[in-house]
Amino acid sequence: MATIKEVAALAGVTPTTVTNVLRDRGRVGDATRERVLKVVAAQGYRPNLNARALVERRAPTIALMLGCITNPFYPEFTLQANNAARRHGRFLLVCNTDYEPDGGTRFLADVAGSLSDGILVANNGDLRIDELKAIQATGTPVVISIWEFPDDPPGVPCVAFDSHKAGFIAADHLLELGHHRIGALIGSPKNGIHGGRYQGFRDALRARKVKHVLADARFCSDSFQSGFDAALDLLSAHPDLTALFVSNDLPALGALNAAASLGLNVPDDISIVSVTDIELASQSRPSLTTVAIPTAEMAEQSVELLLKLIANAPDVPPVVRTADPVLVKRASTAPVRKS
Amino acid sequence: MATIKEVAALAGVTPTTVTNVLRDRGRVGDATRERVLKVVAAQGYRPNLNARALVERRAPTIALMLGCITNPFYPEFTLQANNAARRHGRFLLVCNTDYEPDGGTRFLADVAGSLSDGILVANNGDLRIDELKAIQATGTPVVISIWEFPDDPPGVPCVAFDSHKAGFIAADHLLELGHHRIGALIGSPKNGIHGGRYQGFRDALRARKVKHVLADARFCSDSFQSGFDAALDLLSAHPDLTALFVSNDLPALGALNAAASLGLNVPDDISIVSVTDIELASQSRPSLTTVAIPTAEMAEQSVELLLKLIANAPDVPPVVRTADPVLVKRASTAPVRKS
DNA sequence: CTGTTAGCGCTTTCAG
DNA sequence: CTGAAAGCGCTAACAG
Repeated sequence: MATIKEVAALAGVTPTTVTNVLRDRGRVGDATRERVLKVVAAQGYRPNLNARALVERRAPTIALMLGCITNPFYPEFTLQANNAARRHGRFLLVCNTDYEPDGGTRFLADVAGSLSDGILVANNGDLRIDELKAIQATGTPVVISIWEFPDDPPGVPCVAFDSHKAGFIAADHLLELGHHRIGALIGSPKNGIHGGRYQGFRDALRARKVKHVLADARFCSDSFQSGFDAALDLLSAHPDLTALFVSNDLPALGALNAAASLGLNVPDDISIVSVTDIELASQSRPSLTTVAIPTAEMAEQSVELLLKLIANAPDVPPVVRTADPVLVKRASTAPVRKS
Repeated sequence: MATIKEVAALAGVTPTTVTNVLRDRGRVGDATRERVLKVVAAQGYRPNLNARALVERRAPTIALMLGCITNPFYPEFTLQANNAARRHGRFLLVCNTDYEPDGGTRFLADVAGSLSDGILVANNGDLRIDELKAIQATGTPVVISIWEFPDDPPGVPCVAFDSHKAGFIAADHLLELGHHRIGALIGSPKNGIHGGRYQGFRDALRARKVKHVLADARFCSDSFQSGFDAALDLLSAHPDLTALFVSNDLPALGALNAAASLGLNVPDDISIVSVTDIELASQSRPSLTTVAIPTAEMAEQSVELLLKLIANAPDVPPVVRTADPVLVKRASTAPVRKS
C-alpha cells in the first residue's frame, strides 16, 4: 500500500500538499493538483484511515451493539443503520454480544475506547444502563436505538417509538372485529421490554370495557419456539379465546404454527395480531396482521442522533420520538364468528 | 479517555513499562506491576486500538463483505464468523454492499487499505474476482467464504463445500421416495452460483435413469418471492410433477407457499426438498426437508484461513474443503403416491 | 528490571 | 500557493 509520503515524492510535492488536494483544503495550484491526482490514481493510493483517525481524534466507524443478529428484526435494523452510516461516510461495526462471556462489557469498552466514535445500542430488554453511562462518561457518545417508553427516558440519549400505542392499535383492531375473548402472549416479563405494548393492549380493552385477566396472558421470550410453546399452552387452557394479541412478530409466527398444530384455523377459529412487521410477517401462511413500528426511521434517527452527539452539536434532544406505529392488515385476523 | 502517558505518570513509570505490564511482556517487577495495574483500573484505562494498529501495522478488525444482510442465511453465517473472530481477538466489521452505488468497490478498498487486516467475502454469486485479486495485490489477504465448486477454485483462497453432492443427495432422497417426475427450481442462472447444486441434481437423476428436461426447470433469484412466483409457474405448467428440488431454502419456502396457494398439499401432493438448512427451514409448515450445508464450519474455517494468511503462515492451502452436506429429513417430503 | 529514543501515516498550524 | 515541523497514542529497539 502506497503511503502519502511516496505519493508526495512521486508528484514532487510534500505530504501537506497531497492532503490539501485530497481533502479539498487550502488553495492548491491547478497544475499541482493535476499532478498529485495523477499519481494518486496511478498508485491506487488510499489514505490510511487509522492514521487519520489517530490525528483527527475521530474514528471512521460507529458501533452497533446488538444481542443476537439472527433474530430477524436485527438484520433489518442493521441494514438501515448501515446505510445511514454510509451516507454519512462512516462504517458500521456490528457487535454481537450474546455470546460474549461478560455480556459485552469488555467488548463495549474496547470498541468505545478507540475503534468507534460512538455507540448505537439496540435495546434487547437487557440493557445495563449504568455501563452505558460509564461509557458516556469517558467521552464516547451512546444512543439507545429502540427505546419503547418515550415518556420514561433511560437517562441515555435514545430514539423511542410509542410502544403503548402499538399495543393499543393492535388490540383495538381485534375489538373492532368483535372479539372480546382475547389472549395475550407477551415476549418479555410483564414489566419488561414489551411491557408498554402489553399496557397498550390492556388499556384498549379497558376503554371498551372488555375484561382482561392475567390467566389469559402468557409471558415468554422473544423467539419462534417460545411463542409456539406459550401459544400451545394458552390456547389449550382457554379454548374459548377467539383472538390472540402477541407482542412481537417472531413469537406470533410461532403462535401461528401452534394454532395449526391444534387444528385451529387462522383466522376463522382464532385471529392473531402482533407488533413490529418484520419481513417474515408477510411471508407466513396466513400472512400476519401486525402493527408496524418505524424500523427504518429508528435506524436513521439513531445514526443521526449519534452523529450529532459526536459532533458536539448544541441542543441535542435526550429523546427522539419517531412516527407512530401503524396497523398492517393481512390475513391472520377476521371478524369474530357468531356463536 | 486516559492515555498511556497519563497512566504512566500517575504510576511513576514510563509508557514502556505500562505497555509491558499490559501486554504481559514479562520483565516488570511485581511491585511496579501492581502499581501500574492499580492506576489502570482506577482510570479505567483502555489502550487506543487505532494507535496500536498504526504502530503494529496490523488492524484489530477483519471485514466481512456480504451482499444483503437481510437474507436470513447471512445473519447465521455472520454470527458464526463473528464468534470465530472474537475467539481470535478480532472484531468483525460487517459490510453490506448491496446498496453501495459502485457495488462495494470503494468500500472494499477503504476497508482493505487500513481498517481491516483481511477481508472475508461471502459469495453471493456476483463476485468480481479481478477486484479481489487487486486487493490481494496490495497486501491485504482475501478469502472467499462460501465457494460452491471445490474442484474449480477461483484463484483467491477460499473455503468450499461440495455443492454438487448437496444437489445429488437432495435428488437422491426424492428418487428413493419413488418420485420420477421432479421439477427443479434454481435460485440462480443455470451456470450461476447454484449451478453445482443443479448439476448434482441432474447427475443423481441420470444415475437412476430418470429423465430431466429443461422444461421442468425454472431459474429464479434467491428470494422468497422469486421462489413463490417460479413455483407457481412451474407447478401450473406441469401438474404431473410429484416433487420439487429447490436449490436453496429461501425460494423453497416461497415454493411451499405457492403449493398451498394452488391447493396442493405438501408433501401428499407434492414433495419439496432444498439445500442449506437455515433456521426457518424447521419453522415452516410443513417443516422443510433440506440438505444442510456446513455453515458454521465454513464461517470458522474462513476466519482461520484468513488469519493464517494475515500471519503469513507457510503452506496455506488455496482451497479448504469442508465436511460434506447432510440430508435433514423433515415434513415436506413423502413417498410418491401410487396413481 | 526500567527508561530513552524513534517512528507508524497522517493532518494541522505556521512560515515563507 | 507550498513547505517545514510537530504530534496524535502507542510500541519496539536498544541502553543502562
